[in-house]
Amino acid sequence: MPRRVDHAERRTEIAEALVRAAGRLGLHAVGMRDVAAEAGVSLRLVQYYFESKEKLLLFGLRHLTERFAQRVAARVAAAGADPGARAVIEALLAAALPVDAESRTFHHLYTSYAVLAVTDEALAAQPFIKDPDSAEDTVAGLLRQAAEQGELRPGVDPRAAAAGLLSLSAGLGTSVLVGQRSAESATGVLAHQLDLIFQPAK
Amino acid sequence: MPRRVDHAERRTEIAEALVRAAGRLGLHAVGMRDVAAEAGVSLRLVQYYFESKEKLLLFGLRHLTERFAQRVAARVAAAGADPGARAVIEALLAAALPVDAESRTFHHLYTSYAVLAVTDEALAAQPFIKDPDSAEDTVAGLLRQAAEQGELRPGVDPRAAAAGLLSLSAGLGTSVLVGQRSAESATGVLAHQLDLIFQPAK
DNA sequence: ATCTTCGTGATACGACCGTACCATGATGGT
DNA sequence: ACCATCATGGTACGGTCGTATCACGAAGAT
Repeated sequence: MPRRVDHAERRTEIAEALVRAAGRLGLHAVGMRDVAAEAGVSLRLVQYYFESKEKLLLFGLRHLTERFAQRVAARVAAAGADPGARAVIEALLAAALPVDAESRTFHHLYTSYAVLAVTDEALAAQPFIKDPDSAEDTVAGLLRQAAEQGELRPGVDPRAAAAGLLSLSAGLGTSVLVGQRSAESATGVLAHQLDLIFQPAK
Repeated sequence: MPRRVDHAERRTEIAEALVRAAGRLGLHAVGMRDVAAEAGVSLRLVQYYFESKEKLLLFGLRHLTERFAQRVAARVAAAGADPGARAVIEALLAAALPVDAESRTFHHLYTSYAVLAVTDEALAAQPFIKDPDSAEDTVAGLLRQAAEQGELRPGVDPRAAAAGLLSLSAGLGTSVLVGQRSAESATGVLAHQLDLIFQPAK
């Protein structure tokens, strides 16, 4: 049956199996055999499409971040045409909160990768650390724009406020993930933070 | 030379070896043999004082959080007698930022444990999740007190602001840990956040 | 029609890990 | 003075993990 096969597609399927398995077992505990079983292929095939576990992990990380970026973009787009800056930011940050299974898995695995990156230089060199930076640029741009229209409270620095919002969202995500805080509570805290930044609606 | 030995002390020594080794290799990569070598004892002894790796890990977590709580308390105390609420909060949160080796290790390992807790129910049941809650209570109390003295900006909810500060601090810590943000930048963001909450100094 | 290359399977190998087992001085109680 | 117990060392065992090896059928190229 060995027809010619689309490697890129196959690699994507396996990467998604990795994400599913790692979401269930934890990234630290997932092995090549688990990924193979999850993808419904033999161990050999996982080796064939990714030469080593390290390559698989790296590809899985890229896949994970790309999927998530698409999700966030879709949520922002769903917020409607030209909503206010606050609405866009709220949609963006709310999409990142681990309130459903997909987002939970993302948070779980992204944090796992971040921890690994502390001691693994190959991961540390990976550009996945830059994704938050670009998100921060986006939010800072929105805030600057809002500031020009007088929508922000006095004394708010767009750059610092953007950094604060992103870090706040990340921290909230972790606390929701480990069950310390409920999703509703987290969105409430987020809204309160936006209240501190934006002028009250007139 | 087997004199009678203080078990509690020995266990603490080994737990500290665990923390050092895990800080260097990553919690996922540290084994009993690594801990033994780091502590300068034989593998057998680690087994002797902790019957299993799980017990060792659990004890290590407790030790880690206790040490860190002491550190934070010391920093707060060093802030001087009866400083303002803002100064206390700033000292508390700044002490938690991973700016030196000890705090970096704490953040690294605490996050590692948190990730493990997502898939390990023994860890999830551990009360280490409650530590942030008590910190939040402390900060909320300080904010409430400040609110009564009119030191907060109007519309600030002490509870939500406290939760926001803690989450912000945690998120900042992670970004500093992975090298996305500098320590100075993080303290700046933290200060800006406090500016959003507290009235400007008169 | 043959041959090379591709996709796939099964399985083996070496390393490491947590744990268990056996041995043995030293010590303190009586 | 003896003996049970404590602290410690050495080492072996079973399992798993990532990787490498061997094998083979099917398809496209020539």
